[in-house]
Order: sequence, then structure tokens, then C-alpha cells
Amino acid sequence: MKKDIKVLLVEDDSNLGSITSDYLRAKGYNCTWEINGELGYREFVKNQYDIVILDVMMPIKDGFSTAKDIRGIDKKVPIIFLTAKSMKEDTLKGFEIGADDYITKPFNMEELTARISAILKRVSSDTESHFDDIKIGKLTFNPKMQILSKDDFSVSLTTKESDLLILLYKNKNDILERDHALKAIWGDDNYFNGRSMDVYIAKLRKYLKHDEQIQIINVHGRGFKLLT
Amino acid sequence: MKKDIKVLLVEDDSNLGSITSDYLRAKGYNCTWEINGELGYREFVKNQYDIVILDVMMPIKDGFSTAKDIRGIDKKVPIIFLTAKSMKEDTLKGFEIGADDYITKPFNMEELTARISAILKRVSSDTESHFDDIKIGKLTFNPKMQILSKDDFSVSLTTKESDLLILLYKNKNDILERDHALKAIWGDDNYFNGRSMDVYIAKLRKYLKHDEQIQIINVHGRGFKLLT
DNA sequence: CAGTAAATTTAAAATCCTCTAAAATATTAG
DNA sequence: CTAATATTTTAGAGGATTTTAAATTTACTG
Repeated sequence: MKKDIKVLLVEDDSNLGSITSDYLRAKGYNCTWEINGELGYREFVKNQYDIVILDVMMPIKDGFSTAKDIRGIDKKVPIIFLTAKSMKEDTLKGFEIGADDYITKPFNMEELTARISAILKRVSSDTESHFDDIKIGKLTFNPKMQILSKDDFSVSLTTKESDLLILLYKNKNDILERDHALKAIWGDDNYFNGRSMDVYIAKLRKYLKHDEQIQIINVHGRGFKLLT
Repeated sequence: MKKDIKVLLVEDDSNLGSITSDYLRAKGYNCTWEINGELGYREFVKNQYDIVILDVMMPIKDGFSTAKDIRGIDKKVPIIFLTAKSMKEDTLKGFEIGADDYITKPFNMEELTARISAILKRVSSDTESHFDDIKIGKLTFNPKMQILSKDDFSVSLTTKESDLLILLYKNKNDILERDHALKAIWGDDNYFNGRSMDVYIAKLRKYLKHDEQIQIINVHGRGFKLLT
């Protein structure tokens, strides 16, 4: 069976969304379809995706804005935009955000899958695809079971602990901005959520002491870095 | 495995950028691709690169302007320009900034890698490639952990201290201009940031007293020099 | 050499971070 | 449904980092 590749499709047109996600599933992709940018972003935060396909024109939250939020917590995940027409400026705007490709509607399904595989082939070299198990130094984290373990010990993390660890991991050796993490996990970056996050950072630091090489350092006024 | 050589590619054409970065990665280079000059400069500031490849014609910020900014904080890093056509004047302008080579589009990939290795071979004699650990006299600095150490002592530097030390090191025995350092670390070279920087210079001087050979001298009205 | 600009330091202020503990809330088991 | 347990949030004291202030010293200019 084909390796499990998770595709997040965000498309407001239910007809197109349905057809496209069906097609991708038939082609062996593990495709999740969300109908607006807000839901798409939340879904992206909750799970690990290998690639995101965003419609540009959407109510509630457009594709570019969604892409910007996704880039805030994941600088590497490939993003493909679906644009209604060949609109130079908007296309450009998409690329500035860090689009990996764009497709003009209407497109045929073969074209889409061709682009997806082309991009995945390109990035697979430097981006390990999502594993069930995440390696953090000598530690292993299973995001599904939310269990952090080593040869000797093993802890079961709570949902928030797990979410934060995954987000840090996705940005490992790079800064995870406070506001992005707060928006992604707490939904709002107000003062109290910030204090709450600090408590979770402290908790994670305690867990990560089992590998003294690993640490979470603070970047004053900006966020945190998971050093591996 | 090939020694880890970090290449920064700045190219707005996503097709060419994608292909080129793929090719370089396939050839064993650690290649990062940015899609405009602004992002390219920021990326360069954040990390240490062995070589930079700049497209000349780019929206937002062109290659020459980007090169000028990069030269402001690093006078040695090799820069290769990609020019759309064989344009005499522009080429010349590039060399004045301190281009090490230029390539006319379209180029074939073999040509590019050949030039890269030629340049790296040429400069490798006086430029040690980026190490995880930086040697400053008898002191050692680990930029990742932000720890400055000697046989006996060890201090953990703050982010700003670390950033400034790295910038001074990149320009060691050469002047680090005030405004360049301020733009690179503080993002803006206003009066107050300047005072702030002075405070950090004082702090670094205190740390560096552990090796009396090392000093940071001031070049009146211009900036500082780290003497090793 | 006098006047001005720039650099140096120390100290204080402002902001941000850390971690423990307790309170509030949600979840689960009986 | 209720009690026990787990998770998350709130509170707060204490630290760390960065910025601002200001007094003093050093360097440049005419």
C-alpha cells in the first residue's frame, strides 16, 4: 500500500471539494477536506499534514490569510494555491507567503496529482515525512498516544503538553513565536493564555530533562526554540 | 558524506528556484531557497552560509541591493549573481559590490555546481567553513546553545548578546558597521537601539576578558572590530 | 584648544519569563 | 449522579533580559 500521505484540502465550493477529495482518496492519499480557512487552519494545527491545498477565494478567511497563519507555525509544509483565474498579482502574493505551487481553476485531477507528487518528491529529501513516532534526541514521542519515552522511562502527556511539544518539534532549532503558538493551541494570544503556555513550557522542560542534550530555550520577547 | 556546505539561493522564479535547489541538494549541498531579497537577507542574518546565489532581477528587493546588505555584515561570503541576459553594465555593478562570479540565464546545472566548487576551493583557504563551534582565541562559542566557554569557565549568553557576538565574529579583525549591526539585530538603527547596542558591547567585553588577547575596539563613528 | 559628537559604564526601569502552588474546570469510575 | 482524578487556568513571587537614562570619558573638528 502507498505510504500514508496526509493532504489537507481547503475549498469552500462543496462540489469541487467533494470531487477533489474523493479523487485524491481514490489515488491513495489520506485527504481531509475543510470548507473554510478558519476550519482548515484549526485542522492543520491539530494534525500533521504533508501538504496543504488552499483555495484562494474563500469566505470567512481567504487562502492567503490561511497560508500566512499556517506558515506561522510551520515554515516548511508545501502549500498549493487554487486560483480562480490567472491573476498575476494575487499569484505573486501567494508566492511571497511561500507557496510551492499554484493551479488555475478549472484544473483537471491528473494535473493536481502530478503537482502534488512533484512537490512531495522535491521536499522529501530535507523534510522527513510525518512519522507516527517523533525522535527528539534520545527520546521518542508518539503523537497519537501522546506518550514520551526513552529506554527506561515513559510518560503520558496531556493534550496541551502534546500539542505544544509537536509545535516546538515542527519548528525545532528555529523559533516558535509566542503568538503563533498561542493562536494555534489556545486560539487566542491574550495575557492569561500566555501565562498558561509558560506553565506548559516548564512542564515540558521537566520531561525533556531525561535527555540533557535537548532543551527549550527562550528568545526574549519572541518565543521559544527546541534545540535538538 | 560530503562536508556540510550551506548554500543560500535567492530566486523569485519558483520553477527555477525549485529545480535549482533540488539539484544542489541532490549534489549534497545543504541548500536553502528564499523567494525574495528581503527574506534572503533575513535568512542570511539568522544563519551562517558558505555561499550565496542571488538572482539580480527580483521584486521587493533586487539582487544587488540584497548583496549590498549582505556585504554590510559579511565582507567575505562568496556571492554569485544570476543575470537574466548578458548585461554588461549590470554585471559590472555586481562586481563592484563584490560579486565572486556571475552566471547568465539560462544556465545548466553542471555549470552552476562547477562555479560553486571553484569558488569554494578558491576561498576555502582563508575562510573556515561554518562550524557548530566558533573559536575566539582561547574561548569557544556554541551559537546554538549560546554558550561561551573556556577550560575553566562557561557563561550562557542571551539572544542579543549571542547575535552580536556572532556578527562581530563574522567580521573579525574587520569593521562591523554600527548601522549594519543595528539593522541586522534590532531591525532599525535609531538612537535608542544604538545606546542599547553599546550596552551589549560592554557586556561582551566583560565576557571576553577571559582571554586578554581578545578585544572589541571601537572605530569612531563607524562601528566595532573584534580583534582575535 | 574649545566645542561638539560619540562612546563607555553603571544603574534603574520596564518588560518578559519561570516555576510552584492553588483554584477552577473537565473527565472518569463507581 | 457523585466522588475521585486529571487537566487546565489563575495567581504570584522571584529572576532574567532588554531598554532607557545619565554621568563621565574619549575622540574628532575647525
